[in-house]
Amino acid sequence: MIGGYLRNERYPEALEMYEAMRSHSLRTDSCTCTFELKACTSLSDFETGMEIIDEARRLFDEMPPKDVVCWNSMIGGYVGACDFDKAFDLFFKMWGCGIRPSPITMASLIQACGGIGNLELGKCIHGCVNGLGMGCDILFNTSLVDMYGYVQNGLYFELFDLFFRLVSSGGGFDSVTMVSLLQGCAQIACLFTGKVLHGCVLRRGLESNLIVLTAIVDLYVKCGSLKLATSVFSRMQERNVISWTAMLVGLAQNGHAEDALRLFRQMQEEGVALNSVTLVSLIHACAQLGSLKKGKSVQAHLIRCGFVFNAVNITSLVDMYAKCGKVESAKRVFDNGSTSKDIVLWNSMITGYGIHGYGRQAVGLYDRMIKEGLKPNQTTFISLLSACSHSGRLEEAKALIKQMPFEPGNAVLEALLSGCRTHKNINMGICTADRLLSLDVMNPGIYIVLSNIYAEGRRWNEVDYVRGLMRKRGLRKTPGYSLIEVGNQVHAFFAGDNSHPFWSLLSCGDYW
DNA sequence: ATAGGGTTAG
Repeated sequence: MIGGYLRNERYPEALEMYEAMRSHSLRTDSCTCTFELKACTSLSDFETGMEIIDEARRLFDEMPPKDVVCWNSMIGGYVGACDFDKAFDLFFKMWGCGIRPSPITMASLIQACGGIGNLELGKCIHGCVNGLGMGCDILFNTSLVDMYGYVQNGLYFELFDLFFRLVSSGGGFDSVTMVSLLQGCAQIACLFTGKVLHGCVLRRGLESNLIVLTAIVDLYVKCGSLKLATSVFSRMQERNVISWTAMLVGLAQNGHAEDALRLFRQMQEEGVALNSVTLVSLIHACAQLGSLKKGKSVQAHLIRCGFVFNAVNITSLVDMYAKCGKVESAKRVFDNGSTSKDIVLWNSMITGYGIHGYGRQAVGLYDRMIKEGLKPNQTTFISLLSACSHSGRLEEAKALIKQMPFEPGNAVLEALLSGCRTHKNINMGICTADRLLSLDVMNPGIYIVLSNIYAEGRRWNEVDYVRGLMRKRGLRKTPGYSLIEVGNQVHAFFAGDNSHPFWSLLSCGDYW
């Protein structure tokens, strides 16, 4: 019964049942306790989880004849609670008792290796498993795939190599293995490997699995191949919020925000309810389009539906209002959620102040943030610096960089550099550009700003020199543009491009 | 009876 509740993710009921069982003085075994542990960890009730695992261990020690399932439950319990040392201790004890481990035992250990990030140990265990003759076990191999996925840091090659060796030696995989692989492939955005994996899905007959297909859509999106993503998505027999959202994000993030909004309407017509992730990507699409109207209408729609806003949603709204030029509205939205200790939310408001040059307010919010015990990160400083450099507080900016608890990254220095340009501080500008070029020699933006700084100081020889460097290194300037909403349309104005029909209106003064 | 999965802001 308890197991049934767990399978249906009804954790509170499972816990209640467990309590009832104990109050009737029924004997609970280590498996029941592990069930309970699972319920606790799923409920993020960490303390109860720890109590229960200790209790599980006590019962486990009292049980005289223990089969492999009991050992696995207990080891798995420890791994689930991130108590990896105890998991390994118990494994050695089990070995000492002469119990032959099963693939599940080994899978739990591999999971533990991923958890502590010890790949070498993982490889050791992989070797043992081959020795035990379980090298082709689907269950075990899935955990391996997971471990290589977990450890990340450029181990994708090993991961795919492992997988393809597995397939060619006749070893199996299932939908869960495949989803892990697709995810790993999406992270490195390797279209070629993606297509091969897609082929494996078809050959394996997994092409009607909703989760696998959603992962494929996301993979093609991350590889920038909207054509393939769309073709998979449009052929899906079954779709849910997550698959719709994956496609929507794909459109929005590849510069097709209008299409994303169109897809959203289609989703509503088909009666699929949106969730908070859908919302964030929608608002993001509106912000990209610079369309305040669409953003506001999405917000209004949600308020009507009684949608509960969380820190992430509020962040996206703050971001959208700020990008559309409405700092006051951004602040109002922010105030509604400012009891949250979410650093990203606070950063978004500081960024909002920054892009509009409200240096004083940005610094004020930063002070308040420190007072409330929040820890600033790189993004915080980037936003602060851009706020300071827009409003002429260069020395303050420089002091901020000095007191940063970490080395300034490219973005921090870029913000300072653009401030130097705005305020014509040639010497600080040259120093900053030098430092930046030593970090990122192929960034055209740095050369552009540096040559502008020289030009403003009328140092033409240096201007020529910098431009020559750019040419020699094959770097080109990327055009800047801004978005303006007029009526129901958003127009893009590129720097140095006066061809847009609205320029004539601008110069006639009809519109503004 | 014991493991594992897909989408989001800066």
